Amino acid sequence: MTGRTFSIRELTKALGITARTLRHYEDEGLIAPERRGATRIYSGRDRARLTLILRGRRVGFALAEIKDILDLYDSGDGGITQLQHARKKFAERIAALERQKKDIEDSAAELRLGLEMIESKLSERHAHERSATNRVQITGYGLMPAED
Amino acid sequence: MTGRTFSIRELTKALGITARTLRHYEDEGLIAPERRGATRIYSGRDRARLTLILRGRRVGFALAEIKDILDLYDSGDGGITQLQHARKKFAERIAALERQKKDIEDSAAELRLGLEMIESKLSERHAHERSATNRVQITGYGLMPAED
DNA sequence: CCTCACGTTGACGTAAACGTAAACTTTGCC
DNA sequence: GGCAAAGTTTACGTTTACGTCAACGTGAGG
Repeated sequence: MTGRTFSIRELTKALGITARTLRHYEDEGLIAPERRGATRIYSGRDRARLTLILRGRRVGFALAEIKDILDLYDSGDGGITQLQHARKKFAERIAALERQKKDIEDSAAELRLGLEMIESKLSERHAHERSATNRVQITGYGLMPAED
Repeated sequence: MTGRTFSIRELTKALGITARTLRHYEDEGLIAPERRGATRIYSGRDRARLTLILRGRRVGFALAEIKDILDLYDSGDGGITQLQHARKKFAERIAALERQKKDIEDSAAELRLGLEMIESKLSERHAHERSATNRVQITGYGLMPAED
């Protein structure tokens, strides 16, 4: 069984990207859908691949990097040297992602701090209706002095 | 006490970025170091701000978005409408970061799967030295069929 | 046969985030 | 005071990831 196939238009709607983007990914060698004449026919496998590509993009990988990773997946027949190279690449990517995860957690924590301050100021405003704002300066930056 | 200050060169080395990048951030209004004549003098506060900027960049924020966030931090004197707007913006950013964190975790999990497969193939190779590779095709894509 | 929606291939345009080179001025220090 | 190192502005160049026409093919249906 050959499973479902998709037209380019279907995929754009399903994935929330433009046809131009799909053709671009093909130009860059990230996908290679079949053709019926000149028309592109995407398989379920192509679609799954696109899901990976889009996720890669969202986490900040360049298209070329994503291509590298996909190529590594695809070349499962490599010699031992190839495999070791692939292993190294995968380990590097994972390490990069872990660093990035920490950055994200830190950023979120920072923003949550800012959010708390804003909310406290808002509730304060609601408590007593003073309009002569008592300049509370949100500092941010990990609670740095408001001015040096 | 005015705390330490930094020359542009010092910051490039400390933060691992170029002077061009620092000037660019200034052009875009993300930082505004003092001047002694024409020479830029960065304060500790500027440096902390840069740390935030770089982290923002690493997690995929555009410079303009980072500027928005920093501006929100800076304008702690806003009226109640401003504050509510800021609150909304912060909440949005946090939500975006949480989505991104999930993407990262998914990506890492996917890569770890690939890594395991590679390692198993490598140990297999070490076990019995067969060179007529028995085509094990790493599929990836969440264990999809190797070919439709 | 004609229209229309959907598809195709060029090929130039663009926005973001700097790189890079040119042409100077300023500063540190021997 | 002289010279290298470090600083400045101005401005065009580059890379990435598509956007945006233009010009054309193709199958379904009225």
